[in-house]
Amino acid sequence: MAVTIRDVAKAAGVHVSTVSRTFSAPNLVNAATRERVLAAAQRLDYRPNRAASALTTGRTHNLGLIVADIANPFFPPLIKAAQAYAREREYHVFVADTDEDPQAEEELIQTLAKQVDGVVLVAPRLTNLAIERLGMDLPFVVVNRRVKGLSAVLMDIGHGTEEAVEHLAGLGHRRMMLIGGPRASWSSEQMSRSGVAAAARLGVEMTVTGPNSPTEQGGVEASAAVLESGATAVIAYNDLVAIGVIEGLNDRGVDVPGAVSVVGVDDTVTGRLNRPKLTTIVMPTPAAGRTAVDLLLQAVAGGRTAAQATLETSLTVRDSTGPAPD
Amino acid sequence: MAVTIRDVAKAAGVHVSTVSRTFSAPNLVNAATRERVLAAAQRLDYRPNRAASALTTGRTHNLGLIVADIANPFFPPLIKAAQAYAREREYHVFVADTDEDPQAEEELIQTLAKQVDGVVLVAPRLTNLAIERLGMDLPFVVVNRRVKGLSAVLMDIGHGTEEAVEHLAGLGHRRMMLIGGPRASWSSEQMSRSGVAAAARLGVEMTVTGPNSPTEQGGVEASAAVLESGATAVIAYNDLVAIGVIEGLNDRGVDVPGAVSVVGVDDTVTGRLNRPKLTTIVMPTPAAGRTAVDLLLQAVAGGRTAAQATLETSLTVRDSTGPAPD
DNA sequence: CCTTCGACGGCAAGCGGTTGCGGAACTCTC
DNA sequence: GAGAGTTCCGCAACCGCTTGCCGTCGAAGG
Repeated sequence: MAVTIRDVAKAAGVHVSTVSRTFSAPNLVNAATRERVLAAAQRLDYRPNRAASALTTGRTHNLGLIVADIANPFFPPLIKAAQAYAREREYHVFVADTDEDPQAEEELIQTLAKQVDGVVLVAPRLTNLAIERLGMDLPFVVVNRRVKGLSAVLMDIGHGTEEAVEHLAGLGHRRMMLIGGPRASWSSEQMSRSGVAAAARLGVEMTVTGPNSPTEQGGVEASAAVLESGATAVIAYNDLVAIGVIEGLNDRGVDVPGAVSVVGVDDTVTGRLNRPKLTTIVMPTPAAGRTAVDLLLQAVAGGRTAAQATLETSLTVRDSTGPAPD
Repeated sequence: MAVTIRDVAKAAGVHVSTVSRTFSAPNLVNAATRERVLAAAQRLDYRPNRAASALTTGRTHNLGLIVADIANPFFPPLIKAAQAYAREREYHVFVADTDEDPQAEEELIQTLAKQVDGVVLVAPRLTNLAIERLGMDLPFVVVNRRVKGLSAVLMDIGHGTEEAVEHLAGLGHRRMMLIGGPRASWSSEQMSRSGVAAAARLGVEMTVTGPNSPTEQGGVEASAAVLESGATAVIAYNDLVAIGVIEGLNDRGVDVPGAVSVVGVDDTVTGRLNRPKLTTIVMPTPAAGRTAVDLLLQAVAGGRTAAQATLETSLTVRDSTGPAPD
């Protein structure tokens, strides 16, 4: 059917092993022969069959990328970057969506295992224990989570949160509220911790609410708590929540940023296009995707190293924050 | 290393071929032996190596899904649905992003070719000719494009556009404008055609502008033309453009939907969360993803059939359209 | 009791590459 | 000009699984 290494060998008048070597270990073959082989390969439009070589080498040149929900606007930039970066390194990537289901996640990993050299797990829903167990068999990199023995890339929301608090304090806000995300969210915890610390340092008041659904609806619901608290500035778990908060406040006749300032997190398209344009803590999702692939390839090549990368976040000021009302 | 068919065979006291058959052709093996094999497989946690079987059967149980830009909010729901649907059928999917580069697209297809049973091309940037040529070697399904000899799934924007025109006419609008997308866009053409026809039928005026960049910026730029034309209703190429138009109009002191009504296309999250919430022509992207995979699997199984599926679009009315001003 | 026939399962040759081993041909050295 | 080293390449086994072919065995038929 397709042209194989044997066809090339015949055409070039050499043994298949020579053809194989000209591709995988060119220095082992004489320059002249190499030319001949390459010419023949070119002529026949030969392309090595990765699956076949995987069989003997154990390297598939494929990666898995598992996310909770492809349609959540937080993920696509990460997927895009990871995939592009992998491709530059001659790796293809399976993208899979678990629909937030740990069961599906585990199954997916197991069926994927034989076909990939490693897996990137973004914000996994599995327990640490389960991940550790799976990690015995296959290199993993987790994003925004810490699992013993595995490489991780963490987006340090702490720094961005501090910047946000400083920004708001600088605008004269004295009572702030932080709207947390889902119960088990690592970044939600990080945010709370740094937000509270920064507020204390600056001598402003900070209350934390939550858990909340990480959606617009969650934001709408949380807006009541904002009003009750008397806060004039809000840092929301993500852009969607921030938009929900703004919507909820507007519905109650409260202007943003006139009466209350709102800060989001993630810097999604949706936030950028919102009216008012969202002031937001930018998550370096493309960098996270690239870094994850990078660490994964290192782990694949270098054996059991559990590296860690921490990426900084920072505040981008747009129109949803303004001076505190008098 | 990993547990293979041989380990299972040894454990069950049978030949490897028997093990193979209990998985790929269970009816050829006696129920009792089958039980024994399955028990052994279970005990050893055996999982067949797809890559290895692909080598002999020619079926990889993998699919490719190639899109122009993963980060464009139009694609993720399609990717998500395609991937989920494929997985139910025991297929994994490689997702790749061409970054709108035809060159990259072709290369991608070629390197992927050996590892997949077929490819879904969403809004490809390659020429029809190139696609046809590639289609000789590998089953393809194209989405929102028609290529001779290949299966296609088309989202018929025509119906939704008619609905939009009727909706606007019903609100009393008499001068409308249709803001087209990129030059070579199939759906942009469809829109124009049906929009103009519907307008003629209803006896209202319809002007078409374009080409425009399919982005917010493109919308902002087009907003000038809207004002000049004196149109009181606009149908934009997609939600992003619609948002841009609204922004451009607002910046010029024109209220939406007070003075001008705006309709988008796609029904993205971003449009749903916009203020005002976008009236939009809903593109059935999840269904398109599923259907594409469906047709692809048919083509993979059944040989060279070039089926076509047309999916309907329809209007969802929200807050960006209203009665024509007096 | 012998033939015929299914059903079952073992045998072995691949699928398309990779790779350790060893031999042939050269180059060097003394 | 023989021995030692190198370089290059062919040989063949193997990776994990599939599948056409054939032998065995028990049951059915005569």
